[in-house]
Amino acid sequence: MVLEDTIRRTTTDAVYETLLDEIVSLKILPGTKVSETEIARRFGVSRQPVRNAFTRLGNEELLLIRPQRATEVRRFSMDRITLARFVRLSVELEITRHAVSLWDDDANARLEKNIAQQEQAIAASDLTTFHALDYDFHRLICQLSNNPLAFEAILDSKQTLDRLCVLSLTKDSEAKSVLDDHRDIAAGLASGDLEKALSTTRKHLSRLDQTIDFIHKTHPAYFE
Amino acid sequence: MVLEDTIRRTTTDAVYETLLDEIVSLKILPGTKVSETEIARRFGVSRQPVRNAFTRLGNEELLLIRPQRATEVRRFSMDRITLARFVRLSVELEITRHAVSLWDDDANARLEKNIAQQEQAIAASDLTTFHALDYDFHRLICQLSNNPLAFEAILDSKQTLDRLCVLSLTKDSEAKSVLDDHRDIAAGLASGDLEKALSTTRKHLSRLDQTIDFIHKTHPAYFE
DNA sequence: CAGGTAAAACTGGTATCCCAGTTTTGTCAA
DNA sequence: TTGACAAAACTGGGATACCAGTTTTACCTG
Repeated sequence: MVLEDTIRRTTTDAVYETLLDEIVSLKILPGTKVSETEIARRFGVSRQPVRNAFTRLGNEELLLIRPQRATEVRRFSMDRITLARFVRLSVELEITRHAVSLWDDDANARLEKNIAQQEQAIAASDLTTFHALDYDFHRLICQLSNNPLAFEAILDSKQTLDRLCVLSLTKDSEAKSVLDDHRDIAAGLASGDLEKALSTTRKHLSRLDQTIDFIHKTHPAYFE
Repeated sequence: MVLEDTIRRTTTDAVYETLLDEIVSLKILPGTKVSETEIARRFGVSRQPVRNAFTRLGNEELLLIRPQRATEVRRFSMDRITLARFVRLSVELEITRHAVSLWDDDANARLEKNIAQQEQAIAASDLTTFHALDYDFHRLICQLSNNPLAFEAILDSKQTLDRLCVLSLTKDSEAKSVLDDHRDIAAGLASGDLEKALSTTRKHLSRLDQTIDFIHKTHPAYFE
């Protein structure tokens, strides 16, 4: 009998995770040059684990590694963003389709509970909690539609988009619009009205486009 | 004025590409242990570029790297396959929706031309060409629906599925079914009948499920 | 012959050194 | 001041040595 692998945390992992956080939270801005030597000094490790972390981040399109030149934090690419947006919408629509076909009272109750919590979070102006609940809302629909895995796909796209959306400080009013969308989607699911659920999902995600355009105009230097 | 970067091919790239091909074409079977040292000897290089290539393949879920134990070719995961299948279907459906709304005679002519070539390939029992045309068929629809990028998303999923489908030798009859599907999809697009185009797309991709089940039963050792 | 145990032969991770390119810097001449 | 050009200071890639774990092997004991 073999025990389940204990996850071994390597130096590479530590460097990777720290850099990942700094990049997605824009503590390091797009276009910034990062040097293996410098990062290695900062972490007090050799260049090797830094190289490994760089490779990983490069694979994830977060770093642009140009041999013999420099490594820099990747700028946003409109193409990649458009693609992520398209994939996310496609998956959400298909999820919605599944969800409508097997929606029941229990599913409805669980989704309503989440929405009630969202209302509380907004009332308390607690945007952090609201975002977490937003996240849960979409995951819940995946689970209730018998496609728990599909949320993984949404996450991938969401990550790409979220890195961009850090630039747009979320306002209370925006959160309210999102909550309204969520209520509409829930209503569509509850009523079994597929077309309504689908069109509301489209409307919900089309909010992203405005945000993306806004950031593209206000921060052109972060785009490639 | 800075000239466009010439892509520098590193030793890492060479090792990576060779291993990638060997893994996806199942020249190296799932579950096989691969050793850095051994591969390095085979290529006549040091362990470093091999390590880099391993890291990349590990990120792409093709290798399972277990520190201090071994690195092996990942087995198929039903979850990952299901997810890839789901994402591909979702994207194809959304593409179809866009395509129907802006289909015109020119688009129709280009798609018909591709289908005619498919017929020829089948008549000549040239499955290699047929597969290339199958690939083109779906890419063409992406382009004609004004979403050329979306094909990237389909490719990602397709790669995961294709690695599996190598195990199922394609028969002539299967190719004919695929061609029939393509004809139906084209007819749906040409007639502007959205529902028909959508349901045919679903039917087209549902063929995958049978193949997946078949392989799962005949080659359980390749699954995790 | 079976079971346990310890040594040996692996594994992948890290540190260090060196190399070949690229970019920057600094000098000198027109 | 401007231009060319060469030296110096970077960059990331590769080779090598070593380390700490894991797995296998082989021997010894009952």
